Amino acid sequence: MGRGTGRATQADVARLAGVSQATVSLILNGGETGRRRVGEQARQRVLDAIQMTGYVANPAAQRLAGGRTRIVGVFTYEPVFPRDSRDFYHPFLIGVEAQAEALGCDLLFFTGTPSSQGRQRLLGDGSYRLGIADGCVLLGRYDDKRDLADLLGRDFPFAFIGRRESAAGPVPYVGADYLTATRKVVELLFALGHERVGFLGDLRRDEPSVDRAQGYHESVRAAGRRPVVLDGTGLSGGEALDLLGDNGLTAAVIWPSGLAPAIRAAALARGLSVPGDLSLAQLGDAESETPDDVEWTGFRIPREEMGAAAVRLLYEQLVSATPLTADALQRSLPCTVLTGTTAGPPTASASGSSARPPSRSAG
Amino acid sequence: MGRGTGRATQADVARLAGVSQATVSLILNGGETGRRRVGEQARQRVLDAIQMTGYVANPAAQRLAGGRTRIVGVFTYEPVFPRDSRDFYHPFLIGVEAQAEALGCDLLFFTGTPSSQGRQRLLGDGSYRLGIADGCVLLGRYDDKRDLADLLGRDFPFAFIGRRESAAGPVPYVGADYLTATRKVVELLFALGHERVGFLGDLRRDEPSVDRAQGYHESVRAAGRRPVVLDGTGLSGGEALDLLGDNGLTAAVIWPSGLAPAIRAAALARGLSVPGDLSLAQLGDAESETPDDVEWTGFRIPREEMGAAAVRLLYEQLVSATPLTADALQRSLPCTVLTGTTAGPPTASASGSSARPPSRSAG
DNA sequence: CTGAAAGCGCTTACAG
DNA sequence: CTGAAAGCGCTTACAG
Repeated sequence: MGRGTGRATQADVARLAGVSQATVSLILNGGETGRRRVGEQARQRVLDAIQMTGYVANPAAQRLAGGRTRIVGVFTYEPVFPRDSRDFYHPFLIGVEAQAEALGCDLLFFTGTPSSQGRQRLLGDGSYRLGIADGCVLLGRYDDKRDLADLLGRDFPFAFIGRRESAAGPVPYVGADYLTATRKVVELLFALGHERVGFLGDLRRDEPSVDRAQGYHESVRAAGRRPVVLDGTGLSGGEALDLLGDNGLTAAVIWPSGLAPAIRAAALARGLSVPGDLSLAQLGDAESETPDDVEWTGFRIPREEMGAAAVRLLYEQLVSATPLTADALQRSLPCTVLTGTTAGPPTASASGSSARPPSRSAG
Repeated sequence: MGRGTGRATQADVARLAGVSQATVSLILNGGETGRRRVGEQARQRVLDAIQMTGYVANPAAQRLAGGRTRIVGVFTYEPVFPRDSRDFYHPFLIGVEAQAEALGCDLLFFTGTPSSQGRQRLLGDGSYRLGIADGCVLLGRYDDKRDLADLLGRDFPFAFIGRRESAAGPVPYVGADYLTATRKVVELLFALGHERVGFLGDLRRDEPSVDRAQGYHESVRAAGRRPVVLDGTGLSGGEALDLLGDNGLTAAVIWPSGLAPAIRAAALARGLSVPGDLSLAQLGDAESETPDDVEWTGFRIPREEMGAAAVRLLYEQLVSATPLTADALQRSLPCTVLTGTTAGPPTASASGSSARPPSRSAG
């Protein structure tokens, strides 16, 4: 196999149709020009020959010659089809697939890239296979700053799903406006009458965390209150609940969202009511359809729309005659605030120590 | 775009190192030969030059010169990433992805193919795009006999997930041995002491249905009993339950599996017990992790393994010097029998009319 | 042992 | 309006 697989080439088609190979190419992708330049007769003969031979363009050759392949690359740092049911990528990929189909593009997943330590490295040891695609959509919670700089250094269009920053220049991305969404959710809690609204979560430096923290601070400041930021890293639901109680909080926004159900469960287990005694909000809907059938207060991340928009951003870069401005390269989609049922007005009884009933000894 | 991107080429490296371009290529991928053939001095100079220029091989050129693309095509008749949660393809694709990664192959999904009536047509006018890959794995409940014949007619390696038959010749596939699995499940029910075991389901002519029906008949015959085959097409759980009762059945195998939970629910609603009054078995585990938390008697379809085996079958065709025999092209994987909790020995009270208590008037 | 050359299958200027 | 030719960046026979 390999060499001369018997696949028909433009030359084969040309021979059969009695035209030159270049003419076949022209008919296939000359567009308006091709239509004018080639006679209808020859055109028909070529089309017939294509049918007969089952000719399919070789994308490697197309690419090498400077053409487009109509293949959109998709790079994920973890398997696209995870074995466990928690499927982080799926909602984004629904949008990616739909938009690709709308543009008549196929989707190439770079599963073959050698992975190191269970994670794929995008570039690296020269075996980069990206180039066969017209461009690439990237997604994943993890990202390598070196990859980012490498990518920017090359002349290869790409688009991240999720905001990314790099010192090497403006990274093309479609993000979600977590900052505004967080502001609105915190404002909602203040509007319900809470005196203090806490921020409990992982205090990380990645973009999604930073955006939420900033949104929180802005809204607290705007409300003329003092921020209460609590580090929830590694805490169990019960421990997190204690922390909220210790700080006399009647309301808190939780990040990442996965911690929120555990806190709620711990609260219920202690005979507290949510939102009666404690209002909770998630800063973003969890990936899976909430298995706890609770309508969480918080906001919805427009994952499907982000996937579709990333493919569009990629294609705009391809089509644009001039490089896109930083402004055009970086897009944020709005999140939808979810009123939900886990936040409500504070009750009289819900004061500082309410979250920690006296019957329970300090841990 | 694309043209003269300023990326360093082997020619650039060669110039800098004072060797020929071919020598650069040799050093890069000549392996053992290259090591012997090129002097250590030149070798070092080339390596340095690669460092300096940041040279990375152009994959399109590599492929064009080399032949194989190491791209495995994947064709599904419906979206790969469905919007609703019932995800038929996912379990198969876990295996496909894992095997592709193991072989160092990327995965190309043909989303760009024009669809008609919501369903993708494999070939037809858009047949173009298949050839991009080295071969193609196909999956989907639906299949078009014309596509099958077309595919067999071309010199393009492929492999179906799920048994397929065509008058045009042996179709390469990796199926599951539904026949044997069905036999075993029916035998299990007989072994539990049931006098009669019914087959209730869609009586279709597609391969998965035919295999199960045949397995049922074989095991009934082997047990020296009479078959009771009931058409359950379009029935509600209650109606299906009536049908079983009318035929005096204490045990039945259900196909497709989706009907089984409805029958069980109807039985429970009428105060019957499963398996006390009625033993039920599914002929294949449902796609989704059973949302009804019941451990069904029946068998498990090795979906993941099927996906992986299909990719392997594809590559064996590519690698093999001679065409594979029909025997090698068509593979069946065994299913695992699940004892489950929905089948048990018949009770004395469980006789003909038990499934239909007298309190209920005929429908 | 080494370098020069052919060729992979395309696209797109470029001559007739 | 059309065809012949150059060239994309590689790999791998093939001559010296």
